[in-house]
Amino acid sequence: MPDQPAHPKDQADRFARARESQSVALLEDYVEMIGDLHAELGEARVADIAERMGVAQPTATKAISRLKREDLATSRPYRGVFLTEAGTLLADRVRARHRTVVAFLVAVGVPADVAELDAEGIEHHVSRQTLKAFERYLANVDARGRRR
Amino acid sequence: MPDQPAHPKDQADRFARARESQSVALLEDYVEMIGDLHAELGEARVADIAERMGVAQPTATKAISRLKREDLATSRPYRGVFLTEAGTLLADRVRARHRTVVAFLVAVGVPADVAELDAEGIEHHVSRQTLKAFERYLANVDARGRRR
DNA sequence: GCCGGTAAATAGCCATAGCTATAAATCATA
DNA sequence: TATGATTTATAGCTATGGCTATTTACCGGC
Repeated sequence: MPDQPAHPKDQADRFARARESQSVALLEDYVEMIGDLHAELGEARVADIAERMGVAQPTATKAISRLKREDLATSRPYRGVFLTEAGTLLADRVRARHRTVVAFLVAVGVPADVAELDAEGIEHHVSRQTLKAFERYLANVDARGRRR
Repeated sequence: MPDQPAHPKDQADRFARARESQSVALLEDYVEMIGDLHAELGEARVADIAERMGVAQPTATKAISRLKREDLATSRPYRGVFLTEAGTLLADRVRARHRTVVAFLVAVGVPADVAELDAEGIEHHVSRQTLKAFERYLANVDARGRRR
């Protein structure tokens, strides 16, 4: 048994933290998606958001309400959804993190398609510090040409 | 732009998959916790489970109902919670995966305490294939003595 | 300018995961 | 053995995140 006397309180905090990340995850996904749609299509319509997220249209509408409540997005009915400044910042951050996580997984030997799949879930739980470690790792790998 | 024409359907599937993992995550955490408590204390009482999970006691009771429904656990009121065979297998698998994820994160330069925190969320999204990649990585690191 | 079709919003349902407050069951002990 | 303390279960609330069915609003073409 290497570790874990596991002070119950600490462990409880860990779980609480994981639950917390979880609650932010969907917001992040939607915000990133809206950013992508604007980049690709020039606008983000509710129907497109729903399709890409793989949910029914009212589900997307409801999620967008939450984004608005959190000041991440605005929308003009029948005119699409728009990110606020905060939303744009978040989207950029999330997109960058996603790319880093995928690249990192690939760099340590995960097949690209699997990396893409797993990253979708993993990324939301990657802290700033862990992300930094991934970036450092990638920088090293790049410096040495290839894996080695 | 390296990747992502992102066929909407594929992407939708990715999100669906991430949501799915999410729904299994809590079951995994509870099952592992019950296993730990049996190992440490010889029994798993609802109150202890609740404390360690950082939730109120009725929340734990409700989760345990779900475990029973899924044939992962049984319980005799006021006598504790017990894992079924399936539950025990799951617990072992989850515990092993958790250890691997933490060890891997540490090996790529994540501080131990952060690794422990992040692993709690990450582990549930690590597929069999990604786990294999982590194990391979760890085997390599071990073989070469240290990082290098 | 009306009218049909599409897009979005609304209504109303389900399950999960949390909570507090309360009831019931068990245990320990006087 | 009865009683008080502890432990578990239950009731009933909130919010999230799904869904289908329906209504409402908009837009384009005739």
